[in-house]
Amino acid sequence: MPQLNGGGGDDLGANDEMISFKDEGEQEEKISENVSAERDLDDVKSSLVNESENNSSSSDSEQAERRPQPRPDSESYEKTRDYFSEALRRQQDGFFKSPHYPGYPFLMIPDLTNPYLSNGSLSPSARTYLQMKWPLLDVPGTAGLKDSRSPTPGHLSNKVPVVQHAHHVHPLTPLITYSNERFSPGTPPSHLSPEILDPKTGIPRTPHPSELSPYYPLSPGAVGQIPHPLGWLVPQQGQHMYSIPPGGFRHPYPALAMNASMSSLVSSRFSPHMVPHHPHGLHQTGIPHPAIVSPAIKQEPNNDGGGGSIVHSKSPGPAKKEEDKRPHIKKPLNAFMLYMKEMRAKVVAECTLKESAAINQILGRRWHSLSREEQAKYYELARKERQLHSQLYPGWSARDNYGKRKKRKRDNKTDSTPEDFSSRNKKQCVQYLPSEKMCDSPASSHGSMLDSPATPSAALASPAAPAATHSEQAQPLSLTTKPEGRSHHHFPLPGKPSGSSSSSSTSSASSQPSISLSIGSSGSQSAPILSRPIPFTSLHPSMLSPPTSFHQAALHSHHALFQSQPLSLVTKSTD
DNA sequence: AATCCTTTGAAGTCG
DNA sequence: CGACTTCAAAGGATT
Repeated sequence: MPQLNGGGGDDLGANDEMISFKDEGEQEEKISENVSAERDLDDVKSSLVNESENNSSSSDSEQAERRPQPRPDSESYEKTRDYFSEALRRQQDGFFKSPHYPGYPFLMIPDLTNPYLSNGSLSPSARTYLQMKWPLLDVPGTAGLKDSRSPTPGHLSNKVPVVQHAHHVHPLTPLITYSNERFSPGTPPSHLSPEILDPKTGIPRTPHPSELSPYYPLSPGAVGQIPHPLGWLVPQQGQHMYSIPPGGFRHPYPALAMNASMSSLVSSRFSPHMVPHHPHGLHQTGIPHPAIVSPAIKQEPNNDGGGGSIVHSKSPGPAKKEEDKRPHIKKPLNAFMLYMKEMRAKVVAECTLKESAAINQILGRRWHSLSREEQAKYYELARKERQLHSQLYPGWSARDNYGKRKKRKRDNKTDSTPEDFSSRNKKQCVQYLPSEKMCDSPASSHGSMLDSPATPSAALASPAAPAATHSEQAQPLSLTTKPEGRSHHHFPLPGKPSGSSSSSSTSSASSQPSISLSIGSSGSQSAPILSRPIPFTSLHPSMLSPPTSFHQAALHSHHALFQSQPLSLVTKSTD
């Protein structure tokens, strides 16, 4: 893979906050839409504002963020506590009990402590270590490094109290997308050491780092110890993207293998040599993937899990019944999801908002404000996840999960008649967030898109822009292109490995609903509109604080942009 | 207890 | 091929 660059970090220089070029309309859209709502909210906010008096956020948003609020709001505090407690719990449960990482002695480092410096950066030694450890990690490596320094995500963690669990949970952990929670273990690996039990299931899990590629990092325990390249990405929630399979891994380091071949593999779903087919449906490697969730979608419970329950849907197997039992293999997370995971804690801490819907709105905006490089990282990461996922579950298809959730989702148009629709909820008008004023501050507020044009260069320039570079990929970076409202700009790192060119990328973009400028049209779905207003109480004062100089500048640009692009209301209207 | 809500992106389905 | 639908995470709010 392209190394992102090795730069140590600087590439990132661009933080989202700094460079945002992205999309245009995010703010605007919301703003325009929100305006009215905002006012109301403002009132609320103002009142709320009092809550936090302290935040004088200093200068940069970063700093502001960084500064952990001396005293976190009670809420955040609680949250933090939760995280910690959770981490603790896990530890106690044995997550970390014994590292059996045969191959990875370092994993055992008790303190993992700390590869990450207090500020979140990776210690040099750690870095080295990492590299040695995970040679495979490509991008990430860099990313990891960089992140450590980069103002962005990585530190965020530090900033937010919530985030830091240094020893409890490694930040990387989160990378593992498939949360263990839902993961239902198949059969407990007899060969594994019993010591580790899944907190929830009580089933023994193995911490073996094994297969998980960087993206699917190691077991929780392991994770904790090893800095993931994407460490910065990691949310601290303690979730793992792909948790470790309860079952053991037979292959010690499949992951590595994967990685090695990854580039090539990518194209080819899997190399035969890699995995022996498992009759049971276990992952070929025999490893239950974290993505695997117990049959009951949300309930994961089966402890017993039935051994072997893990079956690929496609597996010719036995009967459909099995389907029921079949573990639910989750979809790999996409770039945005990864981003959300990483950033959610931060946003929560900043805003104190608790509602995910609101937070997600913010995150969505921030996402748009990310620089291409940054987004590229996530796309890349997501791409890898998909690859890994496909390798792990060759037969799996997204279709397998269809219908498992009962969601009716927005029907808007589809079936629901207008009436329904209205009934449902979308009361329009109220948004969760007034505007970026609050939380999403940094990036979004400003600049998002501002520079998009400029950025390109940046991308090129910055090492980080791996994608770009290597990209042949086509990174469509052309943000500029981003037409209409949403930036689709996906420069998608094409999921398709094979075609690195990613032609697909483009296509994908297309898939997105194009934005319709249409104004409000959308009632139906304009995303921004939420049915339930969220009180801003949660806003953190800091968010409200005025932009720093830097920000101002950004604003400036934003301004310009604004003019040029007059509100594009970008609603994702589906229609 | 289950579902909604919200976000983006990927992948599936359907015409 | 395009439009549309599902699901992925998350967690408070709602039913």
